[in-house]
Amino acid sequence: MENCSFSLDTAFHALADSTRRAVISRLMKGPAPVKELAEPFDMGLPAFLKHLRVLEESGLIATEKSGRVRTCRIRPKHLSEAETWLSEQRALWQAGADRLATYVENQMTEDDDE
Amino acid sequence: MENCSFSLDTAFHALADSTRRAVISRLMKGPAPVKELAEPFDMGLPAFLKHLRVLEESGLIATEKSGRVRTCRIRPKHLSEAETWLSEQRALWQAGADRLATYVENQMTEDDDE
DNA sequence: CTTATTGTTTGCCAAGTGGTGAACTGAATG
DNA sequence: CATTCAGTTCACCACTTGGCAAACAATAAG
Repeated sequence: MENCSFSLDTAFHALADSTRRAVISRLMKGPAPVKELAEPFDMGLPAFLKHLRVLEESGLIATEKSGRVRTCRIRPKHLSEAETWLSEQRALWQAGADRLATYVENQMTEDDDE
Repeated sequence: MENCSFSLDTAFHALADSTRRAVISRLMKGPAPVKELAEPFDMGLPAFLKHLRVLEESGLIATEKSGRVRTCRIRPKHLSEAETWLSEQRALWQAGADRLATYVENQMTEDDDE
């Protein structure tokens, strides 16, 4: 069970940073070593490794070291769990929208203006 | 334009807390005043108001005060923007999955075990 | 007017985050 | 063996977060 350490808290926290989201986007195109991942960013290796650690502990990525290079890859299953929470909430809202159609429509047009 | 202060950073950060996610869930069922929202949680009003402020600054909710009660409501459009980012990433991954079908399938089964 | 209700502000604190530079480990490479 | 290369660890720092208690509005109810 300690392997199943996935939580929405850590997943959303991991996504709440543009550096980490960029790493996710990059890894979507395929695995990569740490140095290649770190190159686009204007920060030292220690700082970047902290971001990688946050991503790994959130379960969104996995890493494996072979020789002197650590290769990182995405874990799409855990990313989709965060997506699932959001879409469930939207479904909940849509259910309520049927009940309160008129009211909610007013809120939405108000949102358009803001 | 200063009203259009939506960013994925603040949105995901707002979602990275179970109290705030519970508030979102509650508001999906309809607007509510602060006191009713705060009741389920074991924390003082000041602490809870900080959570509300995070949610409001993230654009996920809006609040309005009339008389002595502040009413909170959801802003579904901004919630769906976070969902959009996630589903776009998944789409990106699926595009790559076609190219690297065999490799990625190995990673997925490995994910099943972990 | 008096009092209870509903926020709101202020000051404070412990813990966490995001970065730095410097020193170090361990695997290639010449 | 000596050197570079990729990553890691460590100590440190400024800043933010998430909670508290207490004092302070401002409105509603009696």
